[in-house]
Amino acid sequence: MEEYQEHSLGGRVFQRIREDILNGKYKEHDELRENTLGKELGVSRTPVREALRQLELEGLVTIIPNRGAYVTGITGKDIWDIYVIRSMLEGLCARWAVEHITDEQLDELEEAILLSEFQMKKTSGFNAEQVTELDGRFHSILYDASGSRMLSHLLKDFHNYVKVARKNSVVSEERARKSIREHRQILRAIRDRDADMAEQLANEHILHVMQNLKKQGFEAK
Amino acid sequence: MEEYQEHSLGGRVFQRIREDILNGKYKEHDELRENTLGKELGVSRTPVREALRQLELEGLVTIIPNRGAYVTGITGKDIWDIYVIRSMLEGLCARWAVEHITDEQLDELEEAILLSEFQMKKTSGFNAEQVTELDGRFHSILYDASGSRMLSHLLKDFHNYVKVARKNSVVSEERARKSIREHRQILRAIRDRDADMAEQLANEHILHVMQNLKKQGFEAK
DNA sequence: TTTTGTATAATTGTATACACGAATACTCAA
DNA sequence: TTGAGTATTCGTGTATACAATTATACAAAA
Repeated sequence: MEEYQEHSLGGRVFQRIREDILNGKYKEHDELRENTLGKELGVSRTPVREALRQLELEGLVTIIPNRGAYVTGITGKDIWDIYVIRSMLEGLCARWAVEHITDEQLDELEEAILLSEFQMKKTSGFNAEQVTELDGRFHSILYDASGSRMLSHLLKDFHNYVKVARKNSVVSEERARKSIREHRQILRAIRDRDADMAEQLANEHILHVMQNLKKQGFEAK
Repeated sequence: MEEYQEHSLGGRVFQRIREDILNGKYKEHDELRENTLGKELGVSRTPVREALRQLELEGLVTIIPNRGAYVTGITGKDIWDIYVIRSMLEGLCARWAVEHITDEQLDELEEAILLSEFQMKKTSGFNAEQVTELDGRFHSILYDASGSRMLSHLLKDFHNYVKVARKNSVVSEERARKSIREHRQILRAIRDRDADMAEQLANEHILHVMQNLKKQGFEAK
């Protein structure tokens, strides 16, 4: 899936429109005309069409035959729902990781945490972007470690979806520290092969992220 | 999403190839050439391309740029994993339905159950296809009743995914009866606004489906 | 025999052309 | 002015044409 996106034009158009929807450039019920989009991006209708069809599958666009494509939009409630779903599935993921994780992946998780902790220790102040990237890496490794193609695929999709909400939420130093501590606890539980604990911790980890979002005034309605 | 699939050619090609992959006509690592597929289906490359790009997003096809599209395939483990995930999310769905369901949807659920029960009472033997369709309808209504676009979308996708596994599994009369009883219990819990009970019952309902699959020799490895 | 280079064929990627359907604007009668 | 009916316009749906890339076949050199 990733392969195709990288070099091909159609793939880039897809990602671009997707970003523009998630960022709010195109708002709900906006009509997405193939010609217009193509001219804006300097490509023909063909790759645009492919992108729109894919976006429909993702639920970001609604296509009415012979009529047009319209932005479905993504509400605060949608994002909130995804977090709830994610909290359950991240728990499941951690549980499965206990059984399937490799030594190499354990090392990778350790490394991600160490790098995060290093960032937070910097006296010059931590690099928020870097910390966010490392957070993403930690979770991504965990997804792969679940040994389930389906679950991994799903969680990565979600992660992409809420990327924008995350970008908008300021990473408070306090939350960042707590988050890393929680990562470490999860890793510990997985090392100890304690499935129940791993599940519970991963579950709560997402719930804490949600609490933080709410504290920052995120609208879940 | 459904709208587009119904009338357009590209949508039908998408569903057709999807079916063929899930049914095993195209096996893992098979190359899907746009021209060949187009000729087989009597259409040009354009709708085939759109379909392949969509299938990639679903994880059924892997596209390597400038090389081709290959069937990713779906293993027994994939299906099993989906059932596990589904069991959690169906629980969540039932929980949310308790809060969001409308009177009309309650009636629709009741109707689906009544029709199922009617099928099972027929002395001439029940129509398995009909019962399966009604089962699907029951769940679909419940998905909508969750009030969550995201969850509903997700569960419908899953339902499609495992459709084939279900088709292959014989619907034993015993299991069918139990299944309908479980549906009725779920509906009862939702009517009673008992979220915990609804969640637990919906959860277990899927677990029972899984047990039945296993009993029929389904390979989850 | 193996390897490497090159020409050729096959396949994908993108753009364009044409067909079809839907929406809009217009005409003309009441 | 209003309304029905028709013409025109606009956008999508599909097919085809062309460009770019990759795979294949074959020949020449090591």
